[in-house]
Amino acid sequence: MPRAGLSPAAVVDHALELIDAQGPEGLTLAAVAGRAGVATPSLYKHVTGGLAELRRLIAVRVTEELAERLAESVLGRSRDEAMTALLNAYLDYAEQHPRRYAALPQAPDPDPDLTRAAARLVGVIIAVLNGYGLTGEESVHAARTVRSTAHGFASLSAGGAFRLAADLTVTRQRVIRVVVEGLRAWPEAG
Amino acid sequence: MPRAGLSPAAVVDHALELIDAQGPEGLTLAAVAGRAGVATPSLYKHVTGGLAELRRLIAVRVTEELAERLAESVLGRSRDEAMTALLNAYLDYAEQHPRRYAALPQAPDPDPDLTRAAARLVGVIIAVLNGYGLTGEESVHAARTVRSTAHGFASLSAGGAFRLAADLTVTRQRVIRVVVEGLRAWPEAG
DNA sequence: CCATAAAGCTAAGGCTAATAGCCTTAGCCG
DNA sequence: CGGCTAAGGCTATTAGCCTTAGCTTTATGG
Repeated sequence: MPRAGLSPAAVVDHALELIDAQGPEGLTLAAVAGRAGVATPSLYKHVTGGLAELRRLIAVRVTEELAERLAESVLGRSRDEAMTALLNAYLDYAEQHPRRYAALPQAPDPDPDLTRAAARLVGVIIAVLNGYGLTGEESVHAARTVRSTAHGFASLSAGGAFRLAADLTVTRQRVIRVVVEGLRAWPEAG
Repeated sequence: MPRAGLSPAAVVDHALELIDAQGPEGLTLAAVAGRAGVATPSLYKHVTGGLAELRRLIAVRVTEELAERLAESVLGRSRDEAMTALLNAYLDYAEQHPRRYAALPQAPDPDPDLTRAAARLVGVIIAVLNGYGLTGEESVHAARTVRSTAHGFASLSAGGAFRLAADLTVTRQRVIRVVVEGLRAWPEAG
């Protein structure tokens, strides 16, 4: 039994490959172990909490990846340009990794790591909103609006909920337009 | 072994009670059978396809319930008033039945019944959009925008993703405002 | 060179879904 | 009224999964 050189991060890597290939339903410890070339119980040496913790780690990883994409997208931009880039980055990520995006739990239980990753993501959005003159509570409402729209479109399109023939890229432009116009016309923005 | 008076619909009823009480994760045939006062395999007499079909039936039922709420909400209203009522009805449903809403599968596999229920829901939205002068492909883009925003806000708030203290009812007003303003200013609307 | 901690393994228990085959109930028809 | 049939129960069984327990091997540092 040679060592497999595993680590918590490596286990998550294998799990993400599995999710990309088979969707979140296909995520089992048995399958991850198979990919890692290890017996199922051996995974517990790296992921103490078993399947529940693995899912948690996956959520953290995906959220971090997404936050990183968003942060990169707004570099050197502001206001409409930044918001457009941010929304495109968000939707690009979901489009390029639909199953990974779908692996984000709908109702994650509280977790410091996930909270931290989500806070970074929200921080990027808030920073853009500051450029619209939005601060304090009002910026929180605006950030929720941005997240709602982005997540809704990402989730529905990744799930194949848009069945009609109309071009999705056009829909994306319309959605982005609505959000950007909404921010320009925000009650307390300028 | 007295008869339990089950039917596919009754099994779905029990399943929905279970989901309301424990969330979608708690949905198992064993638990449903327990509630119905029946042994697990007996459920297959009413739901031939087992757990997979039960989930499908639940998705259809919830989508129908939601579509019904939306249809009622817009009766006798048009344009901004109708769209505001529709969005409020959508978000009310998700707020009153968060686990039921979360039970909607992220990536449902194609199914005639679900397609029909979803088509009715979309039909209600399209009808409201017609009042804005939106028709054809453009109304499809607008309907997707409405669904994205509603689903995103419903999904995130039901999942507890909005952790900051800001009042959710205010966020809801802001979101509705953005959508309504977006429709008023739609490229081809009036 | 050996001690020890980390990382692997097998074995076993418990839960679930699903299938197969049998029995009982309810209702209908002669 | 008797009995047939179909529907709706049941138990038993299989297969797959997660998880824990306890043993064994590997790698490493003194």
